Amino acid sequence: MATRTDAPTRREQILREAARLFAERGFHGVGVDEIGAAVGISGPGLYRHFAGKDAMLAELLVGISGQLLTGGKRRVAEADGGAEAVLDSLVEGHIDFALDDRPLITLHDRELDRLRDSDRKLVRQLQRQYVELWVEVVREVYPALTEPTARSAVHSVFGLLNSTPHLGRPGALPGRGVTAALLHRMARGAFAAAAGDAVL
Amino acid sequence: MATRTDAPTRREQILREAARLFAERGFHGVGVDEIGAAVGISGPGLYRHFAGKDAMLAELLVGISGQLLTGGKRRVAEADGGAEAVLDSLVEGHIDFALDDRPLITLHDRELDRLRDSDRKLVRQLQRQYVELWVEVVREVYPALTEPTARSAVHSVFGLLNSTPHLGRPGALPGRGVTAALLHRMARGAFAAAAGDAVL
DNA sequence: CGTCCAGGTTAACGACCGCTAACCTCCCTG
DNA sequence: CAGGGAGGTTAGCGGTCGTTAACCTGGACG
Repeated sequence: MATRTDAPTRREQILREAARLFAERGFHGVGVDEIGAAVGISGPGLYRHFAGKDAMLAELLVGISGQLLTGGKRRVAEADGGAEAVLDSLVEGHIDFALDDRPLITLHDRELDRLRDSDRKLVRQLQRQYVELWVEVVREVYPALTEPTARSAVHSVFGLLNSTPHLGRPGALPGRGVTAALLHRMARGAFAAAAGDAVL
Repeated sequence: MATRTDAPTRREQILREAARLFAERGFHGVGVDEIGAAVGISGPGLYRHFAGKDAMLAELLVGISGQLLTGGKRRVAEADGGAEAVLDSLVEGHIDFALDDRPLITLHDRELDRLRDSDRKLVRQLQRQYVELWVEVVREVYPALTEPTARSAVHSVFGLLNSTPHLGRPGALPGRGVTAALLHRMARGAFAAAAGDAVL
């Protein structure tokens, strides 16, 4: 595995800070000067790295959707142990993402409409593929679920897992592992209940 | 029950449209002219009804939080049949809200930071009380849950229930009743799983 | 050693937007 | 029927913000 150990490039640095600021105050709520200040350069200096403010948001959202989809596909391909294990792996991957990249999770479903048409279509397509990936696996585990119901259930579980930004600052949590385990249990419980399994 | 049958006042009309627009494009993304146009008057005419754009957002968010809390308290007081029934009533009430006022649900956790300090504190306090209401009931139903865990679980279930805006346009759903029932099952399943009950 | 480019800087322009000012016009009421 | 307030209108001010222009600078390299 080619884990990157390099120092982050300036571009990456900018993207990280932009994501944080966008998540905190909304796309229209932060100015380019603030983003620049966050990385130690000032305002227009950003234009040496990005075509404009929109381009930063686009790269962030496309990146997120792409990463989620790629990671999901990888887990589906690699997991061994049947559909149950695949679903657990998907849940685990999504939770890792939701816990480690909370600003991105926030942006992901909040600022999509600020994109140019072409970018928005691309992101939507990636998101849709990711959802379909889950729907297939979920229906394999719970054959009782119709496709529309499974899709609704998947969206709802995403809502559950993406609630991490509301769980208080990272320090206030009972500990990352504990939180991850809780979210995992709840997600599986929600799916099981969606399929009508007894929950008591 | 004093159901209101009056025609909506202009103020209410403005608030409804403002909520829809804020949810669609974000607080900073819509101008006062657009809000005016949505109710058939133009731009500055709004200032006969509100002190400013901020005041509209404040009234919306305070209103939402207040309604949720009031409705929750009422359900806790009125429900008969023990803690299980109370929890079911809370879930039902929240789902009604999430399905009927989707723009407000969106605003509720998206634009809080755009408020003046005093308003934000008020909204946060109302939200906290609402959460605590749920936490108490949940811990009554599932005594195995510690308080922090119960609180995390409640936030996560809110995320699940508030996912309704992502479920596609109101027409594309399998039908309101079916969707409500699905969300209800999933919420209860998630709580049960949080408490460690067997989900299979 | 000269030169060139990557990556900064500050100044400033143009557009937009929230809000106020000034004015108009019904309609209700004494 | 006079008058006044509720609820509109348009014009325009002032500030903010994204973006561009013009300029500077240090280091890589032929």
